[in-house]
Amino acid sequence: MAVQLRAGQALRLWHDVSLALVQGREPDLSTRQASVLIAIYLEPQPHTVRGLAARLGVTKPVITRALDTMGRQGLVSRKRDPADRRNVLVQRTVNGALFLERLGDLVAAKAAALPS
Amino acid sequence: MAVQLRAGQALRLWHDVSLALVQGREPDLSTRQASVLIAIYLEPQPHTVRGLAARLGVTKPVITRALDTMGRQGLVSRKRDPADRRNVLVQRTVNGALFLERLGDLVAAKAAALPS
DNA sequence: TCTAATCGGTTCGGGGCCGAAACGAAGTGA
DNA sequence: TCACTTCGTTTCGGCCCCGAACCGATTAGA
Repeated sequence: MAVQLRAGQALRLWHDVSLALVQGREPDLSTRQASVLIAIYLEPQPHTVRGLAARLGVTKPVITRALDTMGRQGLVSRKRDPADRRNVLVQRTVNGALFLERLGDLVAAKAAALPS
Repeated sequence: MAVQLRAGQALRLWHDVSLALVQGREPDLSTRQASVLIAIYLEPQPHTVRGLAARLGVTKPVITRALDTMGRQGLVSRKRDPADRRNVLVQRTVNGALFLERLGDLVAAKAAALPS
């Protein structure tokens, strides 16, 4: 069954979650970083820089920089593909999985708390 | 009735909307800007810089800069308070209302399209 | 072998955002 | 009148991000 959400509720939801992210202590991800990170965890492996760039419709440096920043935060890691050493395999981390678990819970909680 | 949304669906929803925003032609707002903008349109008027800063738990320059950027994009406007000329009243615009209407519709549409 | 294609990363100039602190303008109170 | 407070804005040094172009490493193909 599809999730029912009126436009006004949807806007309120987006606001509540954004606000919670801003007020949280962790540095908030940009919209691009969020879409990259979630794609890595929701889509089937393996992920390459080029594949992610194509999938998100952005340029390569965007992915490289996002991986740099999120790698520094321990949310993802990189590994050379042993089969084709030109490729870089983007890998999930425990920290990243926990982070996204919290994000999913946050969105779900804010949705549950919406007024009808 | 509360909106039912499992954590996995919630994450997928956040991803789908973020991705749509990134791929859209309009420059995507930062998380902070989004929370400022939506607050202006969802909370009752009038809005001042200080009030918004306190409400979002951020410093004043954050609001000033967000208003600069979003003002340039025609999403909000500023006006001196004639009663107390120290205050700046943050005002809504037609463009801003349309933008948020599209955002609300987008979130609602992505929610409706979620797999069960 | 040796050129050409493909990979991720880096460089470049330009711009935005960050918080702390200082700023000028405007109102307040004695 | 003259401090003092309260506004929003600006400055500062630092950091991140942008796309286009270029880079070295690696692989594929003739």
